[in-house]
Amino acid sequence: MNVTKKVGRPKKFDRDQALLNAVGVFWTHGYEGASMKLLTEAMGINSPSLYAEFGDKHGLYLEAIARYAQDDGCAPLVALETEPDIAKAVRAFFEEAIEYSTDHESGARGCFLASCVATSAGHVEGADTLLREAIETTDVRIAARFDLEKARGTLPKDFPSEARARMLFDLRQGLVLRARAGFGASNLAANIDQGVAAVVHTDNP
Amino acid sequence: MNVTKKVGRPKKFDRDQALLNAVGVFWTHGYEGASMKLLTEAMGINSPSLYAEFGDKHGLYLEAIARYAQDDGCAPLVALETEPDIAKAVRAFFEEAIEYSTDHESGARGCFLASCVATSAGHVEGADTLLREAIETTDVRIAARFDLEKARGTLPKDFPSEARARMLFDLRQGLVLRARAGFGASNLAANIDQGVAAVVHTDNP
DNA sequence: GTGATTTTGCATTGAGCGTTATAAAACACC
DNA sequence: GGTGTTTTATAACGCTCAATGCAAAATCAC
Repeated sequence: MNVTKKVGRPKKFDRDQALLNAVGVFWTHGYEGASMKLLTEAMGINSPSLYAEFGDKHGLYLEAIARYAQDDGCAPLVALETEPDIAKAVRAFFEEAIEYSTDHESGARGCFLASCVATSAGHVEGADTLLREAIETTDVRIAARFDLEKARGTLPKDFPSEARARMLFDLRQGLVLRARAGFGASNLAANIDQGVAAVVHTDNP
Repeated sequence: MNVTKKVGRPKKFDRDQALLNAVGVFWTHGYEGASMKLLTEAMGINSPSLYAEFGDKHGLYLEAIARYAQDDGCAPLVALETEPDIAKAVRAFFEEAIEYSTDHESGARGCFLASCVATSAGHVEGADTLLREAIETTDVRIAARFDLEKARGTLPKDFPSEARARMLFDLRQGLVLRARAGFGASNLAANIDQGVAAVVHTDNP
């Protein structure tokens, strides 16, 4: 409502930027490994401000996941949806995934959501649901791209969109895992050709 | 050398079993999340015994990774190497991966090594190397199976063993991530058919 | 200006962390 | 049965953790 109307001492930090910085810390250190010291230093705010703004560490974590899922993790998805040619689009998806998992601005490697799943799924309340939704949303968005091509006629009518969407997603997980383990972009690039072929191939030659 | 000759008070615990129990704790809670309390309780030993046996938490962690990589993570690999028919072998690999990532005896979900990569790669000294080696070893073992089939003539001579090995590994990562996020075995099974086809298909029909 | 309101910076809280000192306990050997 | 050796169990160590109390600082309404 009244976003400009504010009384009292003004905040010294940008909420969204602070949240993005928190993503970086959780990404590299995991949930338990991300101490308040690391978080407040990276976010550029003091702990009382953090608590006033996000409730507690747990609340900050859930917001960080939601914030990341909102757009950052979607760079490969955007590439997939933007490139007109479907094979090139899938290739762009892989390339983008490699790019951001080996050279993210925050310095973190791999995929934030994948790291969250490993560090918090099962024992950080509320995280599971958020992460499952993010996975399902990704599957759906990829499948939608394939469905679009089927409507255009560039993919056969019996093309298994959902199954191939899952395959594309799963292949990406392998890439981001390798990236997180320290394999470089040039190493990961060796996986692309076969991946593209597997995802978009049609059985009738 | 003298394994039976022992002087002094006998140990109350089985080293290997304690190590396996430690794997379970690290698996579910990550490196930082696995407290000494959780570890000692799960392992059934007191902290001084733990320190005498494994050095410290860090040393225990590295041993846990090595112990797991040694055989446990290889259940799918064994299935792949055992089944004679290559397509069935790849299918068995997937099925085994789903089985142990959704219903492991320790109660943990997903893949321990994948979780380790996410929770410790980059800031737990020595873990990166161990994990990269485990990944490369897996790639090599899978590729060896394909090479064997090429020698047998059941796969064409130009079959890209290394690339398909990486593909199989990567697809598995997607499965174990989904498992960790809470998707059930029946859900994951939907990924198998396309996965098998993608990994063993040959372009000449 | 003055008062009300909100955020900041600093210091601190009790709890839990990883780690270790200490001494009793349980064996083999002579 | 006493001695030497090793592991056990208990308790404690210093430290860092997540989370707060409090007063000064910075804005707005009037």
